Amino acid sequence: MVRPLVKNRLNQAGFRLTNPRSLVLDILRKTEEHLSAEDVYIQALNITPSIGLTTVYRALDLFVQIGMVQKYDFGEGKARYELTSNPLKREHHHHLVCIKCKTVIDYTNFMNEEIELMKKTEKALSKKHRFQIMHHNIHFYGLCNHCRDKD
Amino acid sequence: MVRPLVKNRLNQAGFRLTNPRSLVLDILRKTEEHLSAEDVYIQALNITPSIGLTTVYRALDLFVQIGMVQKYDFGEGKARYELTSNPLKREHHHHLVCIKCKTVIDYTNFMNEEIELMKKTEKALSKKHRFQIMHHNIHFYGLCNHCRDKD
DNA sequence: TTAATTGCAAACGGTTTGCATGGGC
DNA sequence: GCCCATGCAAACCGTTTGCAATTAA
Repeated sequence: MVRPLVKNRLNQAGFRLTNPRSLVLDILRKTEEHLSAEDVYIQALNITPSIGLTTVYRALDLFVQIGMVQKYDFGEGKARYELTSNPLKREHHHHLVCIKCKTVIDYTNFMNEEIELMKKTEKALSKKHRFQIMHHNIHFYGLCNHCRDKD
Repeated sequence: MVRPLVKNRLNQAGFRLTNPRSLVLDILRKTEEHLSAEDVYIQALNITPSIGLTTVYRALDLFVQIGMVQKYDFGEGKARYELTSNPLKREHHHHLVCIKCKTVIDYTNFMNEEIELMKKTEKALSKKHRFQIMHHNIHFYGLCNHCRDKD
């Protein structure tokens, strides 16, 4: 059980009225989407209208550094953030990115086969290219269900 | 056989002295690296000192649109470009990115097994998430041979 | 009271746009 | 002469930094 960092005052939205860091964390906890810094900021404004965008960036960076948050770049020219251990998701996952509406779907139901192969591939690459692989990103790009039907 | 867009005047570096587009293309042809727009621009300046960065961007965008050039984002906050059919490379490849020196290695010698699995995975994903997959990026991040030894 | 956190404004870096100039059919 | 291509400067957008004010320990 995690002891709240600060007193547990809640507002009507169920957020703790607290310091910006917990606020940012709560916003990330409450979503399944891949939020940009500005997305987080806009949500944060509803709770703490005095909060600054800079603070959101600093909080996000902090969480990325300690590994609580993953920072992703889907080629939009801005970063998107996602809780590492979002209880709604499996720990390890890849992404489906819609090139039209920019929706990102987490793709977790890969076959064991895939996990095995990735391990094997990483091993082979490490050896062949003398590269110490620390992590990988797999992004599939295409049209989502919704955008495929249109035009 | 491709007819040159313009007369074939060559300078001492072997580049055609020609319009910016062919210049940009030639620069991409002559390298195995993943150049940023500025990288291309700096090289272009040696050939045509009057060229503008804007023109380089426009040429790159054009080539990306018609599929001659791939635009990649390795999370550095700037794009990198690579000829699609670089004769030095296989058509389809993935990337090893050094998180320290930012070197990008093309990784082409994947096992057939991997290609098979990617196809299978794409098919399964298309079905399950009703996503029409058009392409994918696989990036491995880690430390290259060189950076691994240091500190 | 001392250190850390915050918000603001300005700077920054990569990319894009507006616009007037210039070069090729 | 017409139109597209080009270069410049300025705008733009996401992000970072400097700094002074505020807050927490």
